[in-house]
Amino acid sequence: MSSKKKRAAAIDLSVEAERRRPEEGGDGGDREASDGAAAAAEEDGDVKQKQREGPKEETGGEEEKVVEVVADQGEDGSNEEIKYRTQQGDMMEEDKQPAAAANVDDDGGDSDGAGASAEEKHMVTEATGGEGDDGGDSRTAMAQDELSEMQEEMERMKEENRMLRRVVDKTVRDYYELQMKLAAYQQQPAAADEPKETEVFLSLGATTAAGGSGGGGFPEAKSKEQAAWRRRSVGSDDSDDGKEDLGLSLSLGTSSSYDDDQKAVEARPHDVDGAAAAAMIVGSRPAPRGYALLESSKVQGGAAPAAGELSAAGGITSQSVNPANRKTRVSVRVRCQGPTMNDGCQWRKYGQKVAKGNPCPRAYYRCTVAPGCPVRKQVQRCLEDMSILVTTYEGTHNHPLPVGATAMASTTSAAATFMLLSSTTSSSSVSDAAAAAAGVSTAPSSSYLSPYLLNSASPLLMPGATVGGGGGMQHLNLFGNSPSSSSLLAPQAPGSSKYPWSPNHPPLAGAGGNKRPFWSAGGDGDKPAPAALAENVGAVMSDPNKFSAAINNFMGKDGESSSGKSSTFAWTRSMDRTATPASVPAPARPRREPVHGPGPRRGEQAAKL
DNA sequence: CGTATTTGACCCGCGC
DNA sequence: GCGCGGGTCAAATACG
Repeated sequence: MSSKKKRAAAIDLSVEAERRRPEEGGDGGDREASDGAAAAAEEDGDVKQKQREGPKEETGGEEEKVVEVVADQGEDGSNEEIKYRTQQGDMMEEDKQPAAAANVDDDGGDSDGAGASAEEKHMVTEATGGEGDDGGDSRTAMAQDELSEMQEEMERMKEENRMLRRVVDKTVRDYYELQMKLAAYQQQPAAADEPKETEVFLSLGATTAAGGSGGGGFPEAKSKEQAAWRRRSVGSDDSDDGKEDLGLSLSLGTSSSYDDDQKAVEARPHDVDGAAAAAMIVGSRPAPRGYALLESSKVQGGAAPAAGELSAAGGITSQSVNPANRKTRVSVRVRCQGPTMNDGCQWRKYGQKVAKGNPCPRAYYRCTVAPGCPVRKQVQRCLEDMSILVTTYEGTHNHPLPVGATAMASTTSAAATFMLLSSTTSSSSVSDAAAAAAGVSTAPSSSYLSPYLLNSASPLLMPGATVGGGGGMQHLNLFGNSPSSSSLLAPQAPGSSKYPWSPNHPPLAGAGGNKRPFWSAGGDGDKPAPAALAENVGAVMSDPNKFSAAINNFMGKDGESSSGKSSTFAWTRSMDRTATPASVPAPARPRREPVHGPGPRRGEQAAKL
């Protein structure tokens, strides 16, 4: 078994461990671990051993708690609790839940534990009702008992079904409520004298308290901005107690200090340290990896050629702001050794330049998955830490995307959704932009929209949403830190095979006859793990914990598999709302006369001039 | 031979 | 108006 799989399993298990909670003993108890934990355990022999030995020796001490996540929707009256957890992400309420609730954990699609579950239900019925006692009943009576039990179960299922519908409705309502609140909040004047920059920080993986270790991460933070970055990245609620958490968090704040990517890069060290700590705890790995950070959305000036295409491709018009005026950019920071990060898309390099202030050349890439795709990206190493790769995406793909990109898409889509909420204007631009960054197309029709995008992200963002106090900062826990909320985040049916590269299809190895698969790390040659990636995505999106683990795994396969260095990335998303319409050039600018045929080289042209 | 990368020059926006 | 810097182009080159 590869170390990657082991790593993923370890993370997955750790997430499950986070979900565990104390509960009065044994009632719901001794069943097998939940699907996620079980699946993870099966991937790793050692973990598997531990998982299965646990219930035997400890009489269910922790094992039962794992299953609770599934159970929490199965009891009448849990509707309110679910709602509560959805909004607060608080575990305490769940702790008080009657243990009997754990017995009603049948979630229909769970085929793994069906047998055990049925048995337990039977036992529970016997215990409570006292029916079917020993001895003298005839077989027909027992059959009738079973029949009645099955009927009861069906009733229960029906009730559960109704309840789930209510939950869905409630969630949707809450979603819109929060959306409205957020919109109102965004409209409040915040530091109107400064350039408005709305930033979304999405950290995926692990976060820790501000005092996190100084391990092998980014350079130490040195400025106020970095401190602010710490605050934003760490999150507002879960990390203060010094625990390392594995999860995904999204923060939004307004700032005027992040003028360029460099500053944001400088501001990142803490989170990486946190990732390091968490990673070591989680996977007992020699070195940290698998940490993601999504930062930002800036409002900047400048022309927006891609934005025009973006809006056009999206086919959705803005309500109050012309989407063409928006230049959407998503910057991803990855700690990897290769020249490029593996983002699931296929790129062709068309230029390279040494930018001022950074001796590392900046490379320019164009998406070649489909001809005419307007998406471009820039890749440059971070000056402070050469192991960090800063990749900036721009534009929107006009084609469906490989599964690897959709995995990233779901992460970005979270930010997209958040930006969508924060944006009072065009929702399409926002989502398109993030989709572009994630490698997910929203154009030309929504049929290209990844099944993992937005639809899953929208509920993804809602749980645990808290609006911070001063500083105009908001923090959203996506999952991980809040185990209860995570249980609600499985809205998407995995394995949707809308496109050829959806999880159900084998990956397009070397699509287009490329030298290497487009999902492979650009610099490390051909050592991709597309199959693993494809496997993961379906399950990943249906289980947030798996998603987290898979993201870690996904990022981890890039670059430094053997070096033991941490894999870190961050997303920066920018939207330009300030560009004037006049400054928007045509997508294909006619600034230079096309040179047909073997004309003179530019030097000669210049000489002529 | 086809495709991707390299690389020097050009174009354009912005600040002074 | 000028210079600077970022972004892009496209011929040359490398590579499989």
